[in-house]
Amino acid sequence: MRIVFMGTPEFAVNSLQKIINAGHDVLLVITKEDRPKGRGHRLEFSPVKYAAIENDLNILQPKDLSDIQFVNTIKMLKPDVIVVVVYGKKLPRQILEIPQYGCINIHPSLLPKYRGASPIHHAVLNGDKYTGVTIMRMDEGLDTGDILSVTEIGIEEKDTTGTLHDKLSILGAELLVDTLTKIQNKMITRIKQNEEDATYTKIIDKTMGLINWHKKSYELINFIRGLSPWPSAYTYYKEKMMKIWEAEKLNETYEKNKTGEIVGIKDNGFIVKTSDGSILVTKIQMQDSKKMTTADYMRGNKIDIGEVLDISDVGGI
RNA sequence: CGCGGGGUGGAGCAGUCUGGUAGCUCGUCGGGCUCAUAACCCGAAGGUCAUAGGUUCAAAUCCUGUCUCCGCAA
Repeated sequence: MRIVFMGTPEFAVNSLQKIINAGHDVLLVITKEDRPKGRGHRLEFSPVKYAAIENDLNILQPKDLSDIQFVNTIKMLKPDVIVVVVYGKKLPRQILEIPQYGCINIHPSLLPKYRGASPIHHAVLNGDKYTGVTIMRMDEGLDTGDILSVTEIGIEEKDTTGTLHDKLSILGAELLVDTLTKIQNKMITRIKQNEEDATYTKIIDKTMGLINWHKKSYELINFIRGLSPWPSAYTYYKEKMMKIWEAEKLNETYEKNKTGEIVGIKDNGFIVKTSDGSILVTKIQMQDSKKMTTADYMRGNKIDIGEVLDISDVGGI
């Protein structure tokens, strides 16, 4: 089929690659504008742009999707379908109406659950046991289009948003190719979303990563894995930022200590009191340093029992 | 040129300000103790101190360039 692909981050790269490998004709790749990022504010291409360059595809990075010239460009390409995978901008009606099979979108959740910006994060933050990817026919709403196909996947205890993201990226790409074939053979049925079951997720930002130790152990564990690898859960140890990458729930309770206090040390980490028990922190990253197991960290640095983490949190107690 | 912190035996760090041939906590290997052990004791191997150049009698340490890793910010 004749396809226009729209996508920006790493998540979308698998989909683009699979479409190409499946033999579809990718007429054009649309990705967001290059922006200064990283240290030194160097101009950086999006992952999708790199993939497009590697495959020698045409690239367009429009600022305004409603721009008449851009819309006409797309019209002239006569795409059968436009595939949108985490592009980053809302598509105007003029674009939605161009392809004969419409615009289809991969959304990494089981719609109508977790519509919006951070479906993967929220599946992990909420400690869900399973999630999936949904492919829908886009309409003008936010993730409200008719469902074309769905795949489920279990969430393992060890999964983080990062690992789940990677799995869903691959799963989504496979489902996409499969769905495109069905569209081509007109074997697709459109299913309306049940509005009553819809939930929305907001965009995650860095400030949300500050750990509130007055939560329950399992909530903290989900918080830590849900924000890994971005934006990451962090606290403060002796006024220095400490990111916490991995932790596990313990059964011990410490009645006499403060919540957020380091109450003990084991070979593979240190123990922090929570509102209903304690957790063992096994992988951390100190400000200005790299990620390492707590055991490694403790070989060259001291962790003092009795220190209370997160000085800035006054609530609770 | 957005701000800042690093690169020292396999891992994590100290030593750099106040130049004088490298140290700590582990790991590895060998031996000992023990019913036994991730515990304890003894011993050993392993480092061009990221890299290039400069200053000096002498540079991990001072100066300059380069590469590279990381936190913030965006």
